[in-house]
Amino acid sequence: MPELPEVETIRRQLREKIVGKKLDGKKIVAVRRRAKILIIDFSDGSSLMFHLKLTGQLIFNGEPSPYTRHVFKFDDGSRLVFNDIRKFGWWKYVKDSKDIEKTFGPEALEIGLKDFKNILGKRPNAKIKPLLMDQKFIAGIGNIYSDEILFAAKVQPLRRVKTLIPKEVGAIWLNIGRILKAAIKNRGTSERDYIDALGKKGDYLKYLKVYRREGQKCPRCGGIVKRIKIGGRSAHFCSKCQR
DNA sequence: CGATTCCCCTGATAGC
DNA sequence: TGCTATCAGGGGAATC
Repeated sequence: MPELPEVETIRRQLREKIVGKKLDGKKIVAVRRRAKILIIDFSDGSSLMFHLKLTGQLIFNGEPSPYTRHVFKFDDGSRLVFNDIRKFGWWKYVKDSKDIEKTFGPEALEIGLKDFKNILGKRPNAKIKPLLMDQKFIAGIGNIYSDEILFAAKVQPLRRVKTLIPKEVGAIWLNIGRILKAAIKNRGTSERDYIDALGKKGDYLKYLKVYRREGQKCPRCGGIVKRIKIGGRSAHFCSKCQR
């Protein structure tokens, strides 16, 4: 499912393909990302916004399918196909995209350690995994990467923020950057329906250490990867080396 | 306010 | 084999 690395991958690919083209007479000047939202900006200040949620796809020059929700046609005859099997995703045209800014916390790849410590301090009773996925707290991380980040940081997903020692906070912050960047480099994780703007699968699936690996051996310590439910969402972690 | 739970949808999977 | 029940998951709304 598209999280920050997947949406960022689509953004970079789309930017190369559509900046400078026109859509309904409006010139495209930028393709941005905020949290997991992809934003196409027009020269008049208006924007198209997309949220892919679980099964959304944005494919440049893709072929329409039964799951196609909309086809955007550019002035040169090329097109952008928006597919979504489960219909959770959405897109909308807005005169001004500034409104969404306040609904999100700092970008996961932009926050510094000092600021990260600072915002954590405001949520002492929260469980660390749901907090990492809270877009108002920090923007861009979802279920796959929160599991992978906490594994890399050796922190158990149910841990309350106030129990984390400075070393663990530092490790979480460091691995947010490391893992998201590595995932972007591999064009994201195609665990199920995700494909990039060119219709290709991402390559990061093979690097996942715990997500969807319930019952398998921990690649770090040989312990068994467990899966539990936290707030209705599955969380994967090594029962031996994540504390 | 913060923490938690429910719910939208539908293909895949488990269970019988 | 084939049918049915359950599951997954982002995030907004509702609830505690």
